[in-house]
Amino acid sequence: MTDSPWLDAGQQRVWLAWIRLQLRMTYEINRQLQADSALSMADYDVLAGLSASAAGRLPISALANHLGWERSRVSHHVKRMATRGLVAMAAAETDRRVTEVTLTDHGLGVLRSAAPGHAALVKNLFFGDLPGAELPALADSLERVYAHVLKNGTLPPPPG
Amino acid sequence: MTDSPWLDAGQQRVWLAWIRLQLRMTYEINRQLQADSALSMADYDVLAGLSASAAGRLPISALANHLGWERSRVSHHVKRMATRGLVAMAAAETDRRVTEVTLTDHGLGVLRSAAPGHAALVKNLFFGDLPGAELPALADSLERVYAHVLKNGTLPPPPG
DNA sequence: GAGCTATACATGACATGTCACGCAAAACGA
DNA sequence: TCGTTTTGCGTGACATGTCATGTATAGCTC
Repeated sequence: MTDSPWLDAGQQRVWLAWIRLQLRMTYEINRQLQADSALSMADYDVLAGLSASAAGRLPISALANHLGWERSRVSHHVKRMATRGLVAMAAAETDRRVTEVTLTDHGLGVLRSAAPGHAALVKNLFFGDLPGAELPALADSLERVYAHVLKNGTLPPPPG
Repeated sequence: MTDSPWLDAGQQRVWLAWIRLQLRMTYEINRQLQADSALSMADYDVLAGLSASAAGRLPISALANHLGWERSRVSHHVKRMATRGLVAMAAAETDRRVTEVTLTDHGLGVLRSAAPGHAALVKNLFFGDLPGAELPALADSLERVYAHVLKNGTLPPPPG
């Protein structure tokens, strides 16, 4: 039995591919969003997160949890987005400690105009050469790993 | 070519799992490296990149290309690492424009002490619940996507 | 209801990443 | 050989992310 911390050959192959792909995809997505919609990936994630919520409005903590960010990061970032008119911030009625972040009409408009290009990039760049037959197995593996990370990681799990 | 830019159901499932997993893994790795070795993931990548090269020494451009970073980012980052004694910088003999980054003994020592913990985290967190039988298919898919991204992306491909 | 603790954020200092620009060495062309 | 272009980096200004800490509100205990 090997208590060795090192990865075996099969794991190394997966890990190397994972790291490389992750780096490239992040770069390409950021680049495209910036060029086409003047949004960073972080901006997009916030807008998408808010639009996915019932009222287009979420407390900072809920948003942080949903995105897997630290709260102070959300706080800073959302504040900057507010100066650009993409979101608005207001104290909640029921609990005065809570700051609710709201998607503005402008923010929603920007998101709607950015979404098709973003989706197209993902579809072409990530899925462009991936046979549909491989999708279920890939999703299974990724979901399995994700579940394990949630269970054993240090960050609190998201709502779902 | 499909007309709609939107992802189909199978693609959406993969993409959601991908995004979530990527966020969590980045967070956990950064956290562990910081706590155990006072290194950021970026620091670790630079050290690992240098140690993988023949002489533990690379020009900034080569390092940038290898890591998939922009050159100025490497320039800034390496400069900071130099003040911590992890690497050293010097003009190349043959081409005076080129700055070569060298792994110092201290840097190598830090890398060697950090590597087992890092590998263990990856092994436990990412591969802990992933059956060995799924590895080849997963690697195949990731490598396939990676190759397609390299071919169709905007960033120049790495040496290999 | 008077403290005590916990929660939800905001903030400032600082580390890091990006972008536009500039410089100097090398390569090239007339 | 002299001027032009290309290449490889460094730099400053600024955007972004993290950490430690501060503040106000809510909940809890007696």
